[in-house]
Amino acid sequence: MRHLTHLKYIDVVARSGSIRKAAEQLNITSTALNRRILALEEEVGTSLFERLPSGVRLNTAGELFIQHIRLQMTDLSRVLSQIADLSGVRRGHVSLSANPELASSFLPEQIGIYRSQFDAVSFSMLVQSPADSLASLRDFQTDIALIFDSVLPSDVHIAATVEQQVHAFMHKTHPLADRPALRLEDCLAYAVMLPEHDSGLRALLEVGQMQSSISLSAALCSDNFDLLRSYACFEPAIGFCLPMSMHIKPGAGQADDLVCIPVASRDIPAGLVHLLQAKGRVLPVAAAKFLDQLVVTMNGRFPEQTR
Amino acid sequence: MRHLTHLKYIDVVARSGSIRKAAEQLNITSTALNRRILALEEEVGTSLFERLPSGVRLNTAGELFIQHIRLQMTDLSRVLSQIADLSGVRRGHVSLSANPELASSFLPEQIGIYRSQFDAVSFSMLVQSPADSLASLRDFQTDIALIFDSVLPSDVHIAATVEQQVHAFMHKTHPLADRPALRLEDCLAYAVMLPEHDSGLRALLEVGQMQSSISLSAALCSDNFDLLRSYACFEPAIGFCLPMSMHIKPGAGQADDLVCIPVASRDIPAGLVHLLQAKGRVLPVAAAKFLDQLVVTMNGRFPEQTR
DNA sequence: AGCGGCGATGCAAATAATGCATCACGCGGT
DNA sequence: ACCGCGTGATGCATTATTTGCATCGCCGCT
Repeated sequence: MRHLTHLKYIDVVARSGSIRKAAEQLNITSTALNRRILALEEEVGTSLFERLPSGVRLNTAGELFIQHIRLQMTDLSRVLSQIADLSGVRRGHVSLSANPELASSFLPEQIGIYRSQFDAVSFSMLVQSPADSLASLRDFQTDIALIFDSVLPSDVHIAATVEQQVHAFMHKTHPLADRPALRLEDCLAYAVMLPEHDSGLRALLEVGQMQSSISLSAALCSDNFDLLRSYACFEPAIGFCLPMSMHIKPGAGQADDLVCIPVASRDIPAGLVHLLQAKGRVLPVAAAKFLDQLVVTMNGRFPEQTR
Repeated sequence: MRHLTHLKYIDVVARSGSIRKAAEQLNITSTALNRRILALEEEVGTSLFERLPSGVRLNTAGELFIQHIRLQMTDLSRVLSQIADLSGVRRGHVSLSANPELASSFLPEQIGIYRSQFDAVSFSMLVQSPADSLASLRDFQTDIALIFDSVLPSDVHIAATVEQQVHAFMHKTHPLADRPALRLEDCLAYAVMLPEHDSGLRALLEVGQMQSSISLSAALCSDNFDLLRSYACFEPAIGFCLPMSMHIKPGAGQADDLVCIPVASRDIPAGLVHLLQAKGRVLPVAAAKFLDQLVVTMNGRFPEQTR
């Protein structure tokens, strides 16, 4: 789209914080971009950026305006998607964001199922912290977010929520591997693997250890969930996860060699996984249909935990 | 706004149903306009208009797209309004629509009050039928609508509703002028003035006459409420109105010579006046503030009738 | 059959956007 | 205190793009 392109330019400038950097990124000269900004500011009647020695930054009016631009862009893509849908082809793009804990298994599986039906639909996924996920929803970078255990602001719409009891995972040769359930104390006899402090799962575990005055000291600590999962094959260590991030049909690789055992809920409270979209936003057909699939799957797969 | 202008062109074409007519209206040649449309259709990838021998008409994709355009335009004006509001000046434009019964007194008074405070805000008012009012809200031609006694669709937001008992009005020299209240039968002894059949008030009166098996035959029938009001000075005839369309501080002219007496509610049911805006739409600051004033005034002036 | 209105299109003129070179300014290192 | 380096702004020539005129083909109406 032509006129949308012009607005996109402004968006890139706002994000990169520099006209020259943005120009390079957009494969045009800084002159043209600068002229565009000046012209736009003239039209609006106010400056939209404040000029700093190191570049530019949005002022209040600019913040208001960039929000409008982003809304326009996403609304246009929604409309184009709907129009494409009129002619029968189901095409489009779905942009997701999720916590690291949730990104590895559930969403890939779901994307696969969806794309087996509509292969003209493409996906992109940002793996980021809950706060960043919410920000991405807010400025329309992503259509749908799946986040774990975070305080939710009022400007998001909750499409579904499932309760997830924390599980311990370990290699199938582990002494505890055949237990039907575990207490937190049981795990302490072995090396423990923990996610980083900014993780929602870590927060939940810390609540658990405070309640039971048990101290969890990590033998291995990482912000990468897959690394922890791999390490379980090399030492009889215990890690923690959510059903959603493990309980999938056995696919390829090491997932088969791991077992996943629920930890007593009186030791560690259950966490909530929320499926979110920006409030008041109408999603493109592809995204709406994928969201619908997620809601149905989540409510179907974890029915007793549905709120 | 430059890029908005281009979209505005499309809107005008859609409304006028002809490229040439639209071009004339926009003071450009039909060639340029035609080219714009073709270019846009190319960008979208589908035709947006169907070409008829008599002109053009939106197809389904076009309907989808024009809705997007209108949303964009109104959202932009909202943003510009908010930006102007940042610098302290309260400027902007408020677009209203109302039934003929409601347009003559209440809204002009309220506009006057508002403009005495913020004279940089301009107003426009469409006087039209409830159905047209709703359509105007829907395609973003108006910000706020005040309509009487109509079935409301679900795509509007009700900002306020007041119950309005039907009143009879007559010249102050009329034999019935000093009664505190009237029965419908009382009115029959005199010439009766009625609005046209498509009016909400007329519908209410017809409910009344069915219930009491009284036949109201109009001595004077008009779609112009002011005409009926004027005529009351020339014959001891009785007309019907709502408190909202009469009970204002005596201004200029003939309103002072008229009296307004409630008709028993067992004869004529009360009607509902709804203050509406398009659902899901964020109003420009000026309109939002005016709407707020209307809500407060309506709830304050007709408190016992508020639902 | 003829007329008038409609949208589409080729071609030239007008208009607007772009790129290059350059300026002025503020920051950070020497 | 200085100079180098980055930033955004601006004058001018070049290049794209848009616009307008004249014209075509089409359809409905008289």
